[in-house]
Amino acid sequence: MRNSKKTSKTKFAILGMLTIEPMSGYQIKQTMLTSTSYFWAESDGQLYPYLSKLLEENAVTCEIETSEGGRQRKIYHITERGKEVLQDWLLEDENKFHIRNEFMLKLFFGANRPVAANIAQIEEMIRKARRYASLIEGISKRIAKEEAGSPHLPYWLLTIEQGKVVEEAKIKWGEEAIKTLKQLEKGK
Amino acid sequence: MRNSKKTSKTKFAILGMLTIEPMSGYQIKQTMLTSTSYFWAESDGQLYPYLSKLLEENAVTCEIETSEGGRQRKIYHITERGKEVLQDWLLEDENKFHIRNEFMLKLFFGANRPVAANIAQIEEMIRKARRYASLIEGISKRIAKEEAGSPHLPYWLLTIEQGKVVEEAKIKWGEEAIKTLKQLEKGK
DNA sequence: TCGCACATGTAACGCGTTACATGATTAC
DNA sequence: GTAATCATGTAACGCGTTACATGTGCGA
Repeated sequence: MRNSKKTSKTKFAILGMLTIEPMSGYQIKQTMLTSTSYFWAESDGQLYPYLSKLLEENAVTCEIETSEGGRQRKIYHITERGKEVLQDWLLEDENKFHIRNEFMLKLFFGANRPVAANIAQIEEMIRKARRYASLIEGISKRIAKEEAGSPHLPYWLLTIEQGKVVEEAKIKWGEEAIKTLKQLEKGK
Repeated sequence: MRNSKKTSKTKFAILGMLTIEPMSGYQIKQTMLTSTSYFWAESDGQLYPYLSKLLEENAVTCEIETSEGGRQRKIYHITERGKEVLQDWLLEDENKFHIRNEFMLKLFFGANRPVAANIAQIEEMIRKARRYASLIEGISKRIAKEEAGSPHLPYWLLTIEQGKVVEEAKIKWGEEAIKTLKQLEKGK
């Protein structure tokens, strides 16, 4: 029996977002972009089809909202059934973690390229880490204000802190690595 | 024109491994398991078909080796053409990084589960990080001995160091996070 | 003789990205 | 008027995991 165990996490990501408040697909996207993008993102091609699936499964309900301008959007609400589905996943101990870090793989094969290329890519990695760190900083400030008193707040602060310390560790490592490689370059 | 830009990194991972020394598919698997598994792994279902593809593309050559016992295995060697393909990738600046961390996503939605469940999953994350850290420690000791003088060594040490500092940062964060959550639990 | 490690593959199938597609409103 | 943002989808297609499949050699 071919019993594929790999299941999409997109459903749970959507359902979780809807526990914050009822949202449209577009709002979910924006929330992810401004809140979870340093550890989770969804593409349009996943988001909208899975919203439809969740609707079929009665895990969400849909309400069409018309703004003053006349623009329409579909606001999704999580149902009791949806909350159960989310719970089941949240209580599962298994957290599969993708371990494909292209930057690290290239560095592992670094002997096959010039030292300068290795340094350049570490510098690029540092730049990215700094961008993430400042994104995280921004999120931190925003939610500390906006979400005071929210039951989500302590957990959001924890994810923010994790992002921060991990990015900082990468930056610190990167700076040391560059020094090491510059020594190596000189030594030749 | 539907021009899918997503390309598999499996080829490059294989070619890179073959710059260390000629290896069989099984050996590549073992090497990954004992050297890169904290940032890169390949499944059988990817490895063997891609070895065949690389052979067709003349990026590798294949030599059948027969041991004393009579057991056979296919030893693959990287060709000049293969080295070029690898180089092209190594010199590319783009490093796509998968940002889907299920543990973090669950924690972000932590308000939807008991505090104890959040603590338990952080503890599990710490256990995993410790396992990785000790795997990395083992790799570190092994290669410091075995690979002295190898041009790969400085780069391998750098990847090891990165793994170490990132795992340590996660552990430290996790321990603090548990303290915070225990306070939260008491406060209720 | 029995199980484990060695060794190499294939098939199914869902996942997830990218590009395609369309249209409305708002701000400059 | 025109660009950006809001807003919602679909289609193609390759990727990658899991399970299936098979066989050898060695040590306990």
